Amino acid sequence: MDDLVPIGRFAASTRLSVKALRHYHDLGLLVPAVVDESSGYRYYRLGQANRAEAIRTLRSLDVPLTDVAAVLDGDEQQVTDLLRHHQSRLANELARHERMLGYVRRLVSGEEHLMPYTIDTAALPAQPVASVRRRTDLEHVGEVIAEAFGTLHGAVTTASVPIVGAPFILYHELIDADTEGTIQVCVPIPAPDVDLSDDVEVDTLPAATTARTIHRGPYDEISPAYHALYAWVQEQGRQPAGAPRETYLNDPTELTVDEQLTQVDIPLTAA
Amino acid sequence: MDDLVPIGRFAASTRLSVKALRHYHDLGLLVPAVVDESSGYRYYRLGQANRAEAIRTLRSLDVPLTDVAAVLDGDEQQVTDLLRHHQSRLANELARHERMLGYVRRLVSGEEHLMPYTIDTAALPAQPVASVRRRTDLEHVGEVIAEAFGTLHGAVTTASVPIVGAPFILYHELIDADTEGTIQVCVPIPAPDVDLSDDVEVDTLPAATTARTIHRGPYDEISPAYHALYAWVQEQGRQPAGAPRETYLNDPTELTVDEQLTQVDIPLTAA
DNA sequence: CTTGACTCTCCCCCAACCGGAGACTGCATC
DNA sequence: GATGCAGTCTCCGGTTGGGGGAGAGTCAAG
Repeated sequence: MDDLVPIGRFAASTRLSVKALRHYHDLGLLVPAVVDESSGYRYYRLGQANRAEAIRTLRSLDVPLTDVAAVLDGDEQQVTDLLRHHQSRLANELARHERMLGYVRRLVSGEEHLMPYTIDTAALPAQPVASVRRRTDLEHVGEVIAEAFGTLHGAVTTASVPIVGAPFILYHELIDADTEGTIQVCVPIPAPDVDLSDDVEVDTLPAATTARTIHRGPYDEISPAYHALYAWVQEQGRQPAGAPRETYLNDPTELTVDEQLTQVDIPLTAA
Repeated sequence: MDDLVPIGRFAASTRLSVKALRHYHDLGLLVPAVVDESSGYRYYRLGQANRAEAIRTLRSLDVPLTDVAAVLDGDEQQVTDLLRHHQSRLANELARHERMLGYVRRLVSGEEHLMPYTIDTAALPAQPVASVRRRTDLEHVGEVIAEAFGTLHGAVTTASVPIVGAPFILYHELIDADTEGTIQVCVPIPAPDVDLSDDVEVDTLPAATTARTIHRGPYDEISPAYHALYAWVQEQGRQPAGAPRETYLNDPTELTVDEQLTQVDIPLTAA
């Protein structure tokens, strides 16, 4: 039963590098069956090859070593969870990747000059709205918006209040990958004299002058619109005053992403 | 035109971290429009946000910074190439990932015990074969085998030589992700008295005793079979003698991967 | 003028190893 | 039994793309 092999042979048979095996030994992830006291030579048993194989496979899928350890020494449930989680992560990345590629290509090829943002000022009248507030981060913003629109739509139709304009969202804080922010999903209504559910606010947004542009294309690619707006505001020597507003001019579920129109308004202080 | 913002504001508007911006400055990838001589403060122009945006997007797709630089400063052609290459890389990884997941699950859940490899010795008679040799690495082994089988099949049918057994492959060297090795693709023929094209060898493999097992399932998961075989050989106190042989007992194109049968033989020295 | 927020540089740290230096070991051969 | 050489050891440093934090300097508002 002394089927012991030195590290080089073991490395060859498992297709791991000698360096990697030593690393796994240091981490306690794959400990040689025997370590010669005097020489320090590592000797592995052939039966350890399966564990090594599992490590190699998981690593080839970019599973971090700490997760590898958890999978190898954890219970079934943990294994399934980790693998499922990892799978969905990779699938999401691929999807995101595909969405982004066209964007990147246009960005770098300077094609955004073909779609220069035309920026105007707009005078928004005071507007009664029904709205709900939500906190979310970038990852869940889509779901949250969908849910909020649902809630809002339900509340106003239940109360027989007509919707008198395109819905929009106020972004009270910057929403980032891992920083939550507050958004306020709004629909215009005729007058602020209705009572809706607790979750739904009714108030009147004050009149404002805004800098406005319209972004055509997938929502993921909206950043340049904001940059253009802020640059313009700066150039004009004016100041942003309040939360930017995005108005969805058409229904994203009915169109290809290339045709989506998003109007962005940034309120300004008086000139 | 002095739309200069300090690093923190620029970071917020581009959703990059201050650390990352400083890093990109160090690398020359995104140099601030103005650096105050005395204080060292970095000031960015709002117009630089688009470049920053492009960097952030590419990085979110795991494009290395060197490639990012090439994309941003390279020509159209280079951009397209890089992006296409990157896309195919990610797509490949996802495909590989999906193939591997089930394997990993079985490996770690110990289910390989449900499929213990039954190992026997086999006495192979001397066998005339027609064969072609190819060098390849792991990445291209599938294509290479397909091509080799095609060549071989064409040669023997042209020469009206019957194929009298299942085709097999001798693995003369270990094939790894980046180390090429020689494989010899063989079909059994009745007698070594035929002349085929230059590319095709005809000879007689000597009789041999082998350790044999059969692997059922996707070819990607064959490693444990080898480990089991080598462990068995070791246990029996015998020695491998020559290139392992894989025989494909059924046609992979006609079956689901779960039903594929691969017979593995390792030649042994005389007992 | 003070205070607090911002920014600077510098240094160390992370994963998951790879490469190489210099020393030692194991095994085969002469 | 000496020699050669391939294999192995430890240790150090580097990689990529930053993050964390120290300690010092700077900016702008009240």
